[in-house]
Amino acid sequence: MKIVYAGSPEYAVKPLDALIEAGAEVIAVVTQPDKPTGRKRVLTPTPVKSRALSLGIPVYDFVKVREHAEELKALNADLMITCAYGQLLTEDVLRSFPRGVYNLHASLLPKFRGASPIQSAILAGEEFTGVTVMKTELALDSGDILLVKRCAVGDKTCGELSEELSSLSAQAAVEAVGLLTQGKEDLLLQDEAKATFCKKISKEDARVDFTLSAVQTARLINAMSPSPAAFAFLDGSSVNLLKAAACDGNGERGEVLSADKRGIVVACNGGAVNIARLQFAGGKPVCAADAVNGRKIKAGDRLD
RNA sequence: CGCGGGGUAGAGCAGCCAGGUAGCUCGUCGGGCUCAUAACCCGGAGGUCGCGAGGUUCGAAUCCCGCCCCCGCAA
Repeated sequence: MKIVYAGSPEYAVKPLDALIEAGAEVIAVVTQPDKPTGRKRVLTPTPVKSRALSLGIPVYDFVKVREHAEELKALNADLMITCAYGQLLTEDVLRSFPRGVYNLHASLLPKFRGASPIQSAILAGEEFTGVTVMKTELALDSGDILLVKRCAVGDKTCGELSEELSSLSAQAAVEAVGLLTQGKEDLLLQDEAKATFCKKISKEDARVDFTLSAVQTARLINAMSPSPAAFAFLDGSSVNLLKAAACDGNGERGEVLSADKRGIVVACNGGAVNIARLQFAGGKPVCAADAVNGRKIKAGDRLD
């Protein structure tokens, strides 16, 4: 079974590694073009590209994959596996792979189709999320389901959950290829009535104002962490809030009720959130104890 | 040349503007108190103050010059 793997961000690296390690025949990798990154705007390859190159796998970083169906077809692969590739595929591309194209999506489909499944699951307060391997069709994340793996959401941040789901995706990818190789694919239709969609998250969605409930505030903080990072203001400068859990507490919205090694407790609209990790403008992310030791924040301060 | 913050003990910071023997909180080590403790008390160790046998000065963490690195916003 010759496979072409399409993926771009860090999230998609583990599945690629897992496939290789499982002995899958990955004959090529498709990824997004190098992009200027960071403050210095240095042209940087995607994590998947870097990985593939170090593994000695041929890489195709098409600006528009839909204009390269012929090239893909010429690879004579059987199957394409996609994982956070970042471009929509066309009929021509799908037809280039006799055994089809399967996508690793980071949610329990049909919930959270679209660009921000992990953040959305946290934001929605889901108890469980997971990864779904589905056959790709033209409509977004709507294809038939090959297999599903679930995990608990808990108080995890998006970053933590992403890492876990990335590992799950890796397992799922290997299992999926196994099933397909044995011809044992048993596809399940998605229940369209239960489908939900999620849009790309932006910094504006990450503004914390403490007018939400404690539970909602904690979800927002965790969902946005580490990027784009939920933020509020303290003495006029922005503070990124990177990890939190709802807790008891009474006070004016945004008031720091207590600040010690156990965390920084900030009053919300009902209850409070215990912030475990945060980042001041110009500084690196620090745990609550460090922020308190450095007197960067103390009980009585106001966040807004 | 996008805007801005920063590099001082293992960690987080103050000191710099108005140069004069390096300080705070935590951690760590030792001792004490306690039924006990992440609590409390006493004591100790630990720093080329990012780099430049650079400039100014009697004297530079502090002022000036050059370089390196980190980070927030923006993209």
